[in-house]
Amino acid sequence: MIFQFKERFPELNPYWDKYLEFQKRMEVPAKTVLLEEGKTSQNYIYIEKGCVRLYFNNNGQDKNVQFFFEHEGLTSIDSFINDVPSAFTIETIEPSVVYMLPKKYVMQLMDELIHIHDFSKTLIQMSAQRQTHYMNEFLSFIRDTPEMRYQKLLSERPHIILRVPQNYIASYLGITTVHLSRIKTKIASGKAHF
Amino acid sequence: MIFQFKERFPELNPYWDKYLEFQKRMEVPAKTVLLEEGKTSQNYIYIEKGCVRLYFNNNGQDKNVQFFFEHEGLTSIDSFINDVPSAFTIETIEPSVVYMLPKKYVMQLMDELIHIHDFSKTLIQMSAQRQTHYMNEFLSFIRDTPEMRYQKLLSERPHIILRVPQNYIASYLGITTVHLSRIKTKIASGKAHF
DNA sequence: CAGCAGCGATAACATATGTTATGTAATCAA
DNA sequence: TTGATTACATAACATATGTTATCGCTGCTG
Repeated sequence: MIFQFKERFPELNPYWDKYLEFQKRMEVPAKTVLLEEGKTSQNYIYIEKGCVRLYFNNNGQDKNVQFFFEHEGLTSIDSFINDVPSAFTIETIEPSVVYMLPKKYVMQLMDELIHIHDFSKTLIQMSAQRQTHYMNEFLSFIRDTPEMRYQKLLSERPHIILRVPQNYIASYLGITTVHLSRIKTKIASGKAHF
Repeated sequence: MIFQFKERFPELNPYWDKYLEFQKRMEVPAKTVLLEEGKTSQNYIYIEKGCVRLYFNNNGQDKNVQFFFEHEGLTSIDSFINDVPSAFTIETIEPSVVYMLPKKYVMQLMDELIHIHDFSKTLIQMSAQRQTHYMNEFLSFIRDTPEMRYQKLLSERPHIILRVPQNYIASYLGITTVHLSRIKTKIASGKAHF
Protein backbone atom coordinates (compact mmCIF):
# COMPACT_ATOMS: atom_id res chain seq x y z
CA MET A 1 0.00 0.00 0.00
CA ILE A 2 2.33 2.66 1.29
CA PHE A 3 5.02 2.57 -1.29
CA GLN A 4 2.68 2.45 -4.20
CA PHE A 5 1.93 6.06 -3.39
CA LYS A 6 5.41 6.93 -4.45
CA GLU A 7 4.54 6.41 -8.09
CA ARG A 8 1.21 8.16 -7.86
CA PHE A 9 2.51 11.14 -5.93
CA PRO A 10 5.99 12.02 -7.13
CA GLU A 11 5.64 15.38 -5.38
CA LEU A 12 5.75 13.50 -2.12
CA ASN A 13 9.28 12.33 -2.68
CA PRO A 14 10.77 14.57 0.00
CA TYR A 15 8.62 12.75 2.52
CA TRP A 16 9.83 9.35 1.43
CA ASP A 17 13.40 10.44 1.48
CA LYS A 18 13.16 11.34 5.12
CA TYR A 19 12.40 7.74 5.88
CA LEU A 20 14.92 6.13 3.60
CA GLU A 21 17.50 5.97 6.35
CA PHE A 22 15.19 3.89 8.53
CA GLN A 23 14.72 1.21 5.93
CA LYS A 24 16.78 -1.90 6.32
CA ARG A 25 18.01 -3.36 3.06
CA MET A 26 18.31 -7.13 2.99
CA GLU A 27 19.67 -9.51 0.38
CA VAL A 28 18.22 -12.91 1.07
CA PRO A 29 18.17 -16.35 -0.59
CA ALA A 30 15.02 -18.18 -1.66
CA LYS A 31 12.79 -19.62 1.06
CA THR A 32 13.75 -16.96 3.58
CA VAL A 33 11.00 -16.28 6.08
CA LEU A 34 10.36 -12.53 6.42
CA LEU A 35 7.42 -12.85 8.79
CA GLU A 36 6.32 -15.94 10.63
CA GLU A 37 2.72 -16.95 11.17
CA GLY A 38 1.75 -16.25 14.78
CA LYS A 39 4.15 -13.35 15.26
CA THR A 40 3.07 -9.76 15.05
CA SER A 41 4.06 -7.93 11.90
CA GLN A 42 6.63 -5.26 12.73
CA ASN A 43 7.66 -4.10 9.27
CA TYR A 44 6.34 -2.98 5.99
CA ILE A 45 8.14 -4.87 3.24
CA TYR A 46 9.10 -3.44 -0.12
CA ILE A 47 10.46 -5.71 -2.85
CA GLU A 48 13.28 -4.33 -4.93
CA LYS A 49 14.09 -7.60 -6.62
CA GLY A 50 12.73 -11.13 -6.48
CA CYS A 51 9.37 -12.42 -5.36
CA VAL A 52 7.65 -13.59 -2.22
CA ARG A 53 4.56 -15.49 -1.22
CA LEU A 54 2.07 -14.96 1.57
CA TYR A 55 0.67 -18.22 2.92
CA PHE A 56 -0.65 -20.03 5.95
CA ASN A 57 -0.43 -23.52 7.27
CA ASN A 58 -3.56 -25.59 7.20
CA ASN A 59 -3.28 -29.05 8.74
CA GLY A 60 0.32 -29.32 7.73
CA GLN A 61 -0.28 -28.04 4.21
CA ASP A 62 0.82 -24.67 2.89
CA LYS A 63 -2.02 -22.63 1.45
CA ASN A 64 -0.79 -19.76 -0.69
CA VAL A 65 -2.82 -16.60 -0.62
CA GLN A 66 -0.92 -14.08 -2.70
CA PHE A 67 2.29 -13.52 -4.61
CA PHE A 68 4.30 -10.30 -4.77
CA PHE A 69 6.98 -9.10 -7.17
CA GLU A 70 9.39 -6.27 -7.86
CA HIS A 71 8.26 -2.79 -6.82
CA GLU A 72 5.41 -4.06 -4.74
CA GLY A 73 4.98 -3.46 -1.04
CA LEU A 74 3.22 -5.77 1.37
CA THR A 75 2.63 -6.70 4.95
CA SER A 76 0.35 -8.99 6.88
CA ILE A 77 -2.16 -6.18 6.94
CA ASP A 78 -4.40 -7.11 9.82
CA SER A 79 -1.44 -7.92 12.05
CA PHE A 80 0.39 -4.77 11.04
CA ILE A 81 -2.50 -2.39 11.58
CA ASN A 82 -4.28 -3.99 14.51
CA ASP A 83 -1.36 -5.48 16.41
CA VAL A 84 -2.57 -9.04 16.39
CA PRO A 85 -0.62 -12.23 15.59
CA SER A 86 -0.20 -12.70 11.87
CA ALA A 87 -2.37 -15.37 10.27
CA PHE A 88 0.23 -15.66 7.52
CA THR A 89 3.85 -16.37 6.83
CA ILE A 90 5.74 -14.25 4.32
CA GLU A 91 8.57 -16.04 2.55
CA THR A 92 10.78 -15.39 -0.45
CA ILE A 93 10.31 -17.61 -3.48
CA GLU A 94 13.42 -16.45 -5.32
CA PRO A 95 16.63 -14.91 -4.02
CA SER A 96 15.47 -11.38 -3.31
CA VAL A 97 16.38 -7.87 -2.25
CA VAL A 98 13.89 -6.32 0.14
CA TYR A 99 13.56 -3.24 2.31
CA MET A 100 12.00 -3.40 5.73
CA LEU A 101 10.50 -0.25 7.23
CA PRO A 102 9.48 -0.55 10.89
CA LYS A 103 5.86 0.12 11.67
CA LYS A 104 6.69 3.09 13.85
CA TYR A 105 7.99 5.02 10.86
CA VAL A 106 5.21 3.92 8.58
CA MET A 107 2.76 5.32 11.09
CA GLN A 108 4.69 8.56 11.38
CA LEU A 109 4.74 8.87 7.63
CA MET A 110 1.02 8.26 7.39
CA ASP A 111 0.42 10.91 10.02
CA GLU A 112 2.37 13.40 8.01
CA LEU A 113 0.70 12.56 4.74
CA ILE A 114 -2.82 12.50 6.04
CA HIS A 115 -2.75 16.25 6.42
CA ILE A 116 -1.86 16.83 2.83
CA HIS A 117 -4.79 17.96 0.79
CA ASP A 118 -6.52 15.18 -1.11
CA PHE A 119 -4.27 12.55 0.34
CA SER A 120 -6.95 11.17 2.59
CA LYS A 121 -9.26 10.89 -0.37
CA THR A 122 -6.63 8.94 -2.23
CA LEU A 123 -6.10 6.76 0.79
CA ILE A 124 -9.77 5.90 0.81
CA GLN A 125 -9.71 5.21 -2.91
CA MET A 126 -6.74 2.92 -2.60
CA SER A 127 -8.19 1.03 0.27
CA ALA A 128 -11.39 0.60 -1.74
CA GLN A 129 -9.25 -0.85 -4.52
CA ARG A 130 -7.61 -3.29 -2.14
CA GLN A 131 -10.98 -4.33 -0.88
CA THR A 132 -12.09 -4.84 -4.44
CA HIS A 133 -9.05 -6.96 -5.12
CA TYR A 134 -9.83 -9.46 -2.39
CA MET A 135 -13.48 -9.34 -3.19
CA ASN A 136 -12.66 -10.32 -6.74
CA GLU A 137 -10.52 -13.20 -5.59
CA PHE A 138 -13.45 -14.36 -3.54
CA LEU A 139 -15.95 -13.82 -6.37
CA SER A 140 -13.83 -15.88 -8.67
CA PHE A 141 -14.56 -18.93 -6.52
CA ILE A 142 -18.28 -18.26 -6.59
CA ARG A 143 -18.31 -17.59 -10.30
CA ASP A 144 -15.65 -19.70 -11.96
CA THR A 145 -14.44 -23.28 -12.14
CA PRO A 146 -10.79 -23.99 -11.25
CA GLU A 147 -10.07 -24.31 -14.94
CA MET A 148 -11.45 -20.87 -15.62
CA ARG A 149 -9.48 -19.44 -12.72
CA TYR A 150 -6.32 -20.87 -14.21
CA GLN A 151 -7.18 -19.50 -17.65
CA LYS A 152 -7.72 -16.05 -16.20
CA LEU A 153 -4.49 -16.22 -14.30
CA LEU A 154 -2.76 -17.19 -17.52
CA SER A 155 -4.23 -14.33 -19.51
CA GLU A 156 -4.33 -11.61 -16.88
CA ARG A 157 -1.31 -12.30 -14.71
CA PRO A 158 1.01 -14.59 -16.69
CA HIS A 159 4.06 -13.44 -14.73
CA ILE A 160 2.72 -15.38 -11.78
CA ILE A 161 2.61 -18.60 -13.74
CA LEU A 162 6.05 -17.96 -15.17
CA ARG A 163 7.78 -17.33 -11.88
CA VAL A 164 5.86 -19.20 -9.20
CA PRO A 165 6.23 -22.98 -8.80
CA GLN A 166 3.18 -24.91 -9.81
CA ASN A 167 2.59 -26.48 -6.43
CA TYR A 168 2.22 -23.01 -4.96
CA ILE A 169 -0.17 -21.96 -7.69
CA ALA A 170 -2.32 -25.02 -7.14
CA SER A 171 -3.16 -24.13 -3.55
CA TYR A 172 -3.74 -20.52 -4.57
CA LEU A 173 -6.32 -21.79 -7.06
CA GLY A 174 -7.86 -24.01 -4.41
CA ILE A 175 -6.98 -27.29 -6.11
CA THR A 176 -4.36 -30.05 -5.92
CA THR A 177 -1.19 -30.15 -7.98
CA VAL A 178 -2.54 -33.23 -9.72
CA HIS A 179 -5.62 -31.42 -10.85
CA LEU A 180 -3.68 -28.40 -11.98
CA SER A 181 -1.52 -30.67 -14.07
CA ARG A 182 -4.62 -32.18 -15.64
CA ILE A 183 -5.96 -28.71 -16.43
CA LYS A 184 -2.74 -27.78 -18.17
CA THR A 185 -2.81 -30.96 -20.21
CA LYS A 186 -6.40 -30.34 -21.18
CA ILE A 187 -5.69 -26.79 -22.28
CA ALA A 188 -2.58 -27.83 -24.21
CA SER A 189 -4.53 -30.48 -26.10
CA GLY A 190 -7.01 -27.83 -27.15
CA LYS A 191 -9.91 -29.61 -25.52
CA ALA A 192 -10.64 -26.83 -23.09
CA HIS A 193 -14.15 -25.42 -23.36
CA PHE A 194 -13.92 -21.71 -24.12
CA MET B 1 -18.49 1.62 6.73
CA ILE B 2 -19.55 5.15 7.42
CA PHE B 3 -22.42 4.61 9.76
CA GLN B 4 -20.64 2.04 11.83
CA PHE B 5 -18.55 4.94 13.11
CA LYS B 6 -21.58 6.22 14.90
CA GLU B 7 -21.36 3.44 17.46
CA ARG B 8 -17.62 3.71 17.88
CA PHE B 9 -17.53 7.48 18.16
CA PRO B 10 -20.57 8.66 20.06
CA GLU B 11 -18.88 12.03 20.49
CA LEU B 12 -19.27 12.52 16.76
CA ASN B 13 -23.04 12.58 16.96
CA PRO B 14 -23.29 16.29 16.24
CA TYR B 15 -21.67 15.59 12.89
CA TRP B 16 -24.13 12.89 11.96
CA ASP B 17 -27.05 14.99 12.98
CA LYS B 18 -26.09 17.64 10.49
CA TYR B 19 -26.59 15.11 7.75
CA LEU B 20 -29.76 13.51 9.00
CA GLU B 21 -31.88 15.84 6.96
CA PHE B 22 -30.23 14.73 3.73
CA GLN B 23 -31.05 11.11 4.28
CA LYS B 24 -34.01 9.76 2.45
CA ARG B 25 -36.05 7.26 4.40
CA MET B 26 -37.68 4.52 2.35
CA GLU B 27 -40.10 1.77 3.29
CA VAL B 28 -39.89 -0.87 0.61
CA PRO B 29 -41.23 -4.37 -0.02
CA ALA B 30 -39.08 -7.47 -0.54
CA LYS B 31 -37.21 -7.78 -3.85
CA THR B 32 -36.88 -4.05 -4.28
CA VAL B 33 -33.80 -3.09 -6.24
CA LEU B 34 -31.85 -0.34 -4.45
CA LEU B 35 -28.96 -0.28 -6.89
CA GLU B 36 -28.82 -1.90 -10.29
CA GLU B 37 -25.78 -3.64 -11.72
CA GLY B 38 -24.21 -1.40 -14.35
CA LYS B 39 -25.37 1.87 -12.83
CA THR B 40 -23.12 4.05 -10.73
CA SER B 41 -23.75 3.96 -7.03
CA GLN B 42 -25.06 7.32 -5.87
CA ASN B 43 -26.01 6.58 -2.28
CA TYR B 44 -24.79 5.05 0.87
CA ILE B 45 -27.45 2.73 2.25
CA TYR B 46 -28.21 2.21 5.90
CA ILE B 47 -30.59 -0.54 6.99
CA GLU B 48 -32.95 0.32 9.80
CA LYS B 49 -35.06 -2.79 9.40
CA GLY B 50 -35.03 -5.82 7.12
CA CYS B 51 -32.25 -7.33 5.10
CA VAL B 52 -30.70 -7.01 1.67
CA ARG B 53 -28.39 -8.95 -0.59
CA LEU B 54 -25.58 -7.86 -2.84
CA TYR B 55 -25.30 -10.02 -5.95
CA PHE B 56 -24.36 -10.09 -9.59
CA ASN B 57 -25.65 -11.84 -12.66
CA ASN B 58 -23.49 -14.54 -14.15
CA ASN B 59 -24.83 -16.12 -17.33
CA GLY B 60 -28.37 -15.61 -16.21
CA GLN B 61 -27.74 -16.88 -12.71
CA ASP B 62 -27.72 -14.75 -9.59
CA LYS B 63 -24.53 -15.07 -7.57
CA ASN B 64 -24.89 -13.73 -4.07
CA VAL B 65 -21.88 -12.06 -2.55
CA GLN B 66 -22.98 -10.71 0.78
CA PHE B 67 -25.99 -10.24 3.02
CA PHE B 68 -26.74 -7.23 5.22
CA PHE B 69 -29.08 -6.75 8.16
CA GLU B 70 -30.38 -4.18 10.61
CA HIS B 71 -27.97 -1.43 11.64
CA GLU B 72 -25.53 -2.19 8.88
CA GLY B 73 -24.51 0.19 6.15
CA LEU B 74 -23.41 -0.74 2.69
CA THR B 75 -22.78 0.38 -0.83
CA SER B 76 -21.26 -1.02 -3.96
CA ILE B 77 -17.93 0.22 -2.70
CA ASP B 78 -15.84 0.37 -5.85
CA SER B 79 -18.62 2.07 -7.76
CA PHE B 80 -19.31 4.50 -4.94
CA ILE B 81 -15.73 5.53 -4.38
CA ASN B 82 -14.31 5.39 -7.88
CA ASP B 83 -17.33 6.41 -9.94
CA VAL B 84 -17.48 3.32 -12.08
CA PRO B 85 -20.50 1.19 -13.01
CA SER B 86 -21.48 -1.12 -10.20
CA ALA B 87 -20.62 -4.78 -10.66
CA PHE B 88 -23.44 -5.64 -8.30
CA THR B 89 -27.11 -5.29 -7.72
CA ILE B 90 -28.41 -4.45 -4.25
CA GLU B 91 -31.87 -5.78 -3.52
CA THR B 92 -34.04 -6.22 -0.44
CA ILE B 93 -34.75 -9.76 0.71
CA GLU B 94 -37.42 -8.84 3.24
CA PRO B 95 -39.69 -5.82 3.42
CA SER B 96 -37.28 -3.21 4.73
CA VAL B 97 -36.77 0.31 5.97
CA VAL B 98 -33.62 1.93 4.62
CA TYR B 99 -31.99 5.34 4.56
CA MET B 100 -30.19 6.62 1.51
CA LEU B 101 -27.52 9.29 1.89
CA PRO B 102 -26.25 10.78 -1.37
CA LYS B 103 -22.57 10.46 -2.06
CA LYS B 104 -22.03 14.17 -2.05
CA TYR B 105 -22.90 14.37 1.64
CA VAL B 106 -20.97 11.26 2.54
CA MET B 107 -17.91 12.85 1.03
CA GLN B 108 -18.52 16.12 2.84
CA LEU B 109 -18.88 14.24 6.08
CA MET B 110 -15.67 12.33 5.50
CA ASP B 111 -13.89 15.59 4.78
CA GLU B 112 -15.04 16.99 8.06
CA LEU B 113 -14.15 13.91 10.06
CA ILE B 114 -10.77 13.33 8.55
CA HIS B 115 -9.42 16.31 10.41
CA ILE B 116 -10.47 15.02 13.77
CA HIS B 117 -7.61 13.64 15.76
CA ASP B 118 -7.23 9.89 15.48
CA PHE B 119 -10.07 9.57 13.06
CA SER B 120 -7.83 8.88 10.12
CA LYS B 121 -6.13 6.16 12.11
CA THR B 122 -9.48 4.60 12.83
CA LEU B 123 -10.39 4.91 9.20
CA ILE B 124 -7.29 2.96 8.27
CA GLN B 125 -8.02 0.35 10.90
CA MET B 126 -11.54 -0.12 9.71
CA SER B 127 -10.54 -0.41 6.11
CA ALA B 128 -7.97 -3.01 7.15
CA GLN B 129 -10.79 -4.91 8.83
CA ARG B 130 -12.89 -4.76 5.70
CA GLN B 131 -9.99 -6.02 3.69
CA THR B 132 -9.56 -8.82 6.18
CA HIS B 133 -13.22 -9.70 5.87
CA TYR B 134 -13.06 -10.27 2.14
CA MET B 135 -9.71 -11.95 2.42
CA ASN B 136 -11.26 -14.41 4.86
CA GLU B 137 -14.13 -15.10 2.52
CA PHE B 138 -11.58 -15.86 -0.15
CA LEU B 139 -9.41 -17.96 2.19
CA SER B 140 -12.39 -20.04 3.13
CA PHE B 141 -12.55 -21.32 -0.44
CA ILE B 142 -8.87 -22.19 -0.44
CA ARG B 143 -9.03 -23.83 2.95
CA ASP B 144 -12.45 -25.40 3.41
CA THR B 145 -14.87 -27.72 1.65
CA PRO B 146 -18.37 -26.43 0.94
CA GLU B 147 -19.60 -28.54 3.83
CA MET B 148 -17.20 -26.85 6.22
CA ARG B 149 -18.17 -23.43 4.89
CA TYR B 150 -21.78 -24.23 5.64
CA GLN B 151 -20.92 -25.47 9.12
CA LYS B 152 -19.02 -22.29 9.86
CA LEU B 153 -21.85 -20.17 8.58
CA LEU B 154 -24.18 -22.11 10.84
CA SER B 155 -22.03 -21.66 13.92
CA GLU B 156 -20.67 -18.17 13.33
CA ARG B 157 -23.44 -16.39 11.52
CA PRO B 158 -26.64 -18.39 12.09
CA HIS B 159 -28.82 -15.34 11.50
CA ILE B 160 -27.91 -15.56 7.84
CA ILE B 161 -29.20 -19.10 7.58
CA LEU B 162 -32.32 -18.23 9.48
CA ARG B 163 -33.30 -15.26 7.37
CA VAL B 164 -31.86 -15.80 3.93
CA PRO B 165 -33.49 -18.24 1.47
CA GLN B 166 -31.47 -21.35 0.81
CA ASN B 167 -31.06 -20.77 -2.90
CA TYR B 168 -29.32 -17.48 -2.11
CA ILE B 169 -27.07 -19.14 0.41
CA ALA B 170 -26.08 -21.86 -2.03
CA SER B 171 -24.57 -19.45 -4.52
CA TYR B 172 -22.88 -17.56 -1.70
CA LEU B 173 -21.23 -20.85 -0.70
CA GLY B 174 -20.29 -21.51 -4.31
CA ILE B 175 -22.47 -24.60 -4.71
CA THR B 176 -25.83 -25.63 -6.14
CA THR B 177 -29.06 -25.74 -4.17
CA VAL B 178 -29.10 -29.49 -4.67
CA HIS B 179 -25.74 -29.88 -3.06
CA LEU B 180 -26.62 -27.59 -0.18
CA SER B 181 -29.68 -29.69 0.45
CA ARG B 182 -27.50 -32.82 0.53
CA ILE B 183 -25.14 -31.17 3.00
CA LYS B 184 -28.02 -30.32 5.30
CA THR B 185 -29.31 -33.87 5.15
CA LYS B 186 -25.89 -35.23 5.91
CA ILE B 187 -25.43 -32.95 8.90
CA ALA B 188 -28.92 -33.70 10.21
CA SER B 189 -28.28 -37.43 10.01
CA GLY B 190 -25.18 -36.97 12.14
CA LYS B 191 -22.95 -38.40 9.45
CA ALA B 192 -20.99 -35.20 8.98
CA HIS B 193 -17.29 -35.53 9.56
CA PHE B 194 -16.26 -33.15 12.32
C1' DC C 1 30.45 -38.24 -10.44
C1' DA C 2 26.68 -40.55 -7.60
C1' DG C 3 22.86 -40.15 -5.07
C1' DC C 4 19.12 -37.61 -3.30
C1' DA C 5 15.28 -34.42 -2.96
C1' DG C 6 11.81 -31.73 -5.14
C1' DC C 7 8.89 -30.78 -9.02
C1' DG C 8 5.78 -32.06 -12.37
C1' DA C 9 3.22 -35.64 -15.35
C1' DT C 10 0.30 -39.43 -15.37
C1' DA C 11 -2.74 -43.42 -14.15
C1' DA C 12 -6.30 -45.87 -11.37
C1' DC C 13 -9.48 -45.43 -8.32
C1' DA C 14 -12.55 -42.96 -4.75
C1' DT C 15 -15.30 -39.17 -3.51
C1' DA C 16 -17.49 -34.73 -4.16
C1' DT C 17 -20.22 -31.98 -6.79
C1' DG C 18 -23.09 -30.73 -10.82
C1' DT C 19 -27.18 -31.70 -13.91
C1' DT C 20 -31.60 -32.86 -14.86
C1' DA C 21 -35.84 -34.38 -13.52
C1' DT C 22 -39.66 -35.07 -10.37
C1' DG C 23 -42.61 -34.45 -6.23
C1' DT C 24 -44.46 -31.84 -2.53
C1' DA C 25 -45.28 -28.04 0.34
C1' DA C 26 -45.39 -23.13 0.85
C1' DT C 27 -46.30 -18.59 -1.11
C1' DC C 28 -48.53 -15.22 -3.77
C1' DA C 29 -51.54 -12.93 -6.82
C1' DA C 30 -56.07 -12.80 -9.25
C1' DT D 1 -60.45 -20.03 -3.21
C1' DT D 2 -57.82 -21.35 -7.39
C1' DG D 3 -54.00 -21.65 -10.26
C1' DA D 4 -49.40 -20.34 -10.90
C1' DT D 5 -44.96 -19.78 -9.14
C1' DT D 6 -41.23 -20.59 -5.90
C1' DA D 7 -38.57 -23.09 -2.42
C1' DC D 8 -36.77 -27.23 -0.94
C1' DA D 9 -35.98 -32.33 -0.97
C1' DT D 10 -34.63 -36.32 -3.35
C1' DA D 11 -33.01 -39.67 -6.91
C1' DA D 12 -30.18 -41.20 -10.97
C1' DC D 13 -26.71 -40.28 -13.54
C1' DA D 14 -22.59 -37.47 -15.40
C1' DT D 15 -18.58 -34.91 -14.55
C1' DA D 16 -15.09 -32.75 -11.73
C1' DT D 17 -11.86 -33.16 -8.35
C1' DG D 18 -9.20 -35.56 -4.72
C1' DT D 19 -6.05 -39.46 -3.22
C1' DT D 20 -2.42 -42.33 -3.69
C1' DA D 21 1.18 -44.18 -6.13
C1' DT D 22 4.64 -44.35 -9.73
C1' DC D 23 7.90 -42.43 -13.02
C1' DG D 24 11.12 -39.28 -15.17
C1' DC D 25 13.52 -35.09 -14.99
C1' DT D 26 16.29 -31.52 -12.93
C1' DG D 27 19.21 -29.37 -9.81
C1' DC D 28 21.63 -29.71 -5.80
C1' DT D 29 25.08 -31.47 -2.60
C1' DG D 30 28.53 -34.46 -0.85
